[in-house]
Amino acid sequence: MKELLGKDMRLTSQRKIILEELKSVTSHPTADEIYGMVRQKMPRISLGTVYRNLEVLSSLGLVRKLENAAGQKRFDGDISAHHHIRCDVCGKVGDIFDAPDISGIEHGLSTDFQITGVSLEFSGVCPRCQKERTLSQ
Amino acid sequence: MKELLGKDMRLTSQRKIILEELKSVTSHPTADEIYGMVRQKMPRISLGTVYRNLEVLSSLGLVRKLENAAGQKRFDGDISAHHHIRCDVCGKVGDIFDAPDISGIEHGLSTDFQITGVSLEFSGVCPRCQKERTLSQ
DNA sequence: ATTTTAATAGGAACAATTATCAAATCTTGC
DNA sequence: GCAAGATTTGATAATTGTTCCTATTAAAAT
Repeated sequence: MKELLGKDMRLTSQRKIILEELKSVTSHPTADEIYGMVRQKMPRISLGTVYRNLEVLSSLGLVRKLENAAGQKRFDGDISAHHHIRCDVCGKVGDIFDAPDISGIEHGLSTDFQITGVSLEFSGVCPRCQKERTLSQ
Repeated sequence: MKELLGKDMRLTSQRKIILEELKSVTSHPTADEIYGMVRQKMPRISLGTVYRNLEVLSSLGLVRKLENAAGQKRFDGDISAHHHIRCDVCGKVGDIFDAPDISGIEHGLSTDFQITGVSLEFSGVCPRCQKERTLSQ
């Protein structure tokens, strides 16, 4: 685990416990829930530390931040069937009209949820952010 | 448009303009951006009205609220490849491990984004909420 | 035209997240 | 071991996005 932390980066006890606690459950907890779990073992940890470290751990790829991680609500006046692509950098959303049909994909999956829908969620870099990226290199 | 509004529901000028403005763009704006657009034509409208009506319009199916609409950030300690399903009612997230492989689906799509990833996003009703739903009927 | 009732403006309240900063805790070279 | 330098922490303030509240306004029904 230590080896995965880049240099200029320390494996603190807080970091370690946050990672352990998150790995110990399958519940996809929120930052606040993780705070609650971690506090059982380290009562004086602060919520800010939890937020800070979840960000660090997910940018190192040690944990996964769920795709629809927060941000603002967005709305679409086009109610026809189509998919969306979200810019990793700025959050801008574009349309994808020509993806293969995936309807029916939800049949026979093993889950105790009652499935009501599926959508494809693409992620990428929008034209503007591509341009800015090349400029800064 | 009028006919689409259920009874006990009024077609106010605010509602009409919000819908028109949202239909006039393809930018998937946030509530705040819509507020900015609408204010050009109706300067005294309030942000609360915009939020309220976006909710109404999307529950009537006249506009679409993007799948990953807000809520809290959630984290997953399992970084292996798998998909997620979100409960429409309570927001709880479950895992889907056995969905068909969709890798490669992103090739050849017409978009000006540089695609970096795809994921399937399932929605449904979790076991607990299924139970509560039957009880209240 | 009058009554009824849903919807509005405006602002306060709220919840989730991020930023700030002094104090505490490592690292690392001596 | 010890001081210098860097990183992280806890505590708290600030910010952001959204919802709630209440007197007022305006659709729709009579």
